[in-house]
Amino acid sequence: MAPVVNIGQLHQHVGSSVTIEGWLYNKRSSGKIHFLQVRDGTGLVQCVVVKSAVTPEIFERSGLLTQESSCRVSGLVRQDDRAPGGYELDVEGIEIVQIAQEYPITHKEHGVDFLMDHRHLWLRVPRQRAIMRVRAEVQRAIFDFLDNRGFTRVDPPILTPSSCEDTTELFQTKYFDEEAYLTQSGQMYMEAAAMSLGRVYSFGPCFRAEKSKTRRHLIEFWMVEPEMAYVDHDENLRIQEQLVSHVVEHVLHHCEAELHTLGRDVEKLAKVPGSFPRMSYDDAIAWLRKNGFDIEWGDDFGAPHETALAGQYDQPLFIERYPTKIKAFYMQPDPLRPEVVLCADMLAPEGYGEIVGGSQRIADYELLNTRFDEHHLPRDTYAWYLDLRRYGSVPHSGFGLGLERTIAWICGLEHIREAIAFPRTLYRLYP
RNA sequence: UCCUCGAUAGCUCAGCGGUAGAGCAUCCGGCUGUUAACCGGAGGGUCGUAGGUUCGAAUCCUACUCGGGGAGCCA
Repeated sequence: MAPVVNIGQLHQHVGSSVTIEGWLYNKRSSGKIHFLQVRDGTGLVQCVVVKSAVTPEIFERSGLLTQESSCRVSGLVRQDDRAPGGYELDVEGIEIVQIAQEYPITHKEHGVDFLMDHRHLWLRVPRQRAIMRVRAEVQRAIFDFLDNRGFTRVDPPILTPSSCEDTTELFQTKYFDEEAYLTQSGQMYMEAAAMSLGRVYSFGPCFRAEKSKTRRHLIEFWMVEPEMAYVDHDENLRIQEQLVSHVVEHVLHHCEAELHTLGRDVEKLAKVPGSFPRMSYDDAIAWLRKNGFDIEWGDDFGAPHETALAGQYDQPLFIERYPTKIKAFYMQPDPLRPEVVLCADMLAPEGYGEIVGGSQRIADYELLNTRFDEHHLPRDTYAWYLDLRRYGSVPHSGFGLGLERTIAWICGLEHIREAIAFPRTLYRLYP
C-alpha cells in the first residue's frame, strides 16, 4: 500500500501514489464516476473513482460509503483547479474501515438545540474544526508570549475552601466532611506564587454558577491569569496589550485557512496589534451620557454600554479607574483619588465585550485588613492571603483573560458556546 | 430570577377550526466532472405533556415541561 500522508500535505506529493486515512465528508455520484470528499482532520480532498479505471470491487465499494464512513483511500495525487482545495486523488484502492449509520448532521441547516445535542458529531464539520484549531493556536500564542517574557506557569487548585471574591455564585461540593467550591479564579493563589517566582501565570478552567444566559457566558470557561510582582497599573496594561496583539498576529499568521473557513474579516483583525486606546471610567460615563444613555457615575456598565464604547475603535479599548465601590476588594485605590481603583477592563471591538479584567492589587497590610472588615470576609479561610502582605509585600498587578471570549472575538463567532469543544451552559450538561 | 420567542417526519420548516404537507436525509432506479450535484419512485408523524372550549383542535384557551434570544452579573 502507498505511504500514508495527511491531506493537508498533499501538495508535496503531486504525481505520486499515497494513502489517506479519514472519513467521508460527502459523496456525489454520476453512475460511472464517484466523487468522494474525504477529510482527515488536516484537510479535505476530492477523490475521483472512475468505473473504467478501477476494478468492479473498488467501484462498488466506494458506492457503499455513507456520510462519515471511515475509510482508507489510496491513489495518485493530481493538481486540479476544478477541485475544492486544488488537488485531487485518482483512486486506485479503497478500504472501508466502517460504514457509518445514517448521520444526523447533514449538509443542510440545523437548529441550535439539535446541534448542541449532537455536539460530539457537530465538531466534525469544517467550521467547528476551524474554531478548535484557532483555539489551540490562541493558547499556543499565549504560552509563547508569557514563557518568552520570564513568566512561570503555576497551577492553582480547582477545589477551594471558599470564593476568591465575595459576589459571584459558586459550585458547591463535598470535601469529605467540609464544604468545598470549584474555583472561579486562581488569582489569589497566583499572588502567592508571584511572591516566589516574580512573574507567573495560570491557565485552567473556572466555574461560575451564575444564571447567566447570554451569548457571552459559559458556566465552565478557561482563563489565563498572569500575576506580576513589582509591576504597577500602567505596566500591567502594556503587558496586556502586547499579549493580545501577539495573539492576534499569531492567529493571523498561522490560521489563514481557518479564518477563511469562518468567513472572518481579517482586515479588522489586522488593525488590532499596537498600543490600545485608553479611556477613564469618568470619561466613559460622560461619553455615554452625551450619547443618550441613562447612566450615572458609580453605575457599572451593562452590555449595551460596553458595545457602544468599544464600537468607537478598531482596537480593544481599555476602560480604567472604576469606582472603588463597584470593584473587587483587593484592588489598589488610586493614591490621588481613593474613590477609584487602579484597574482596567479590556473591551474587544465589534461588540464582543470584556475579554480582560485586571488591576494593581493592594500591597498594604492595614488597607487590605480594613477591606476584609468592610466586605465581611472570613478571616480563617483568607488568613494566608493577608499573610502575603506581612512578609515582604511588594506592588504587584495581574489580570485575567477569558479564553473563549477572546476566541469568539478573533473567530467572529455569534455565540461563545462554539469556542469550546463541549460547552457547559445554563440548562445544558450533555454531551 | 425577570422579559421575550419557540416546540409538527431523522433534520429544516409550512399548515393557524374541517381527512397531516414540502425540501433535505434514508432506501430503490438513472446519469463519466459533480460542487449543499441533479432526475424519477418508495417508506417515514399519538403535531412537547396534561386539561379545557367546540359537532370537530396541530390550529383557540390554561397550566406544565424542555429549549432559543436578551437583561442583571461577570471573563
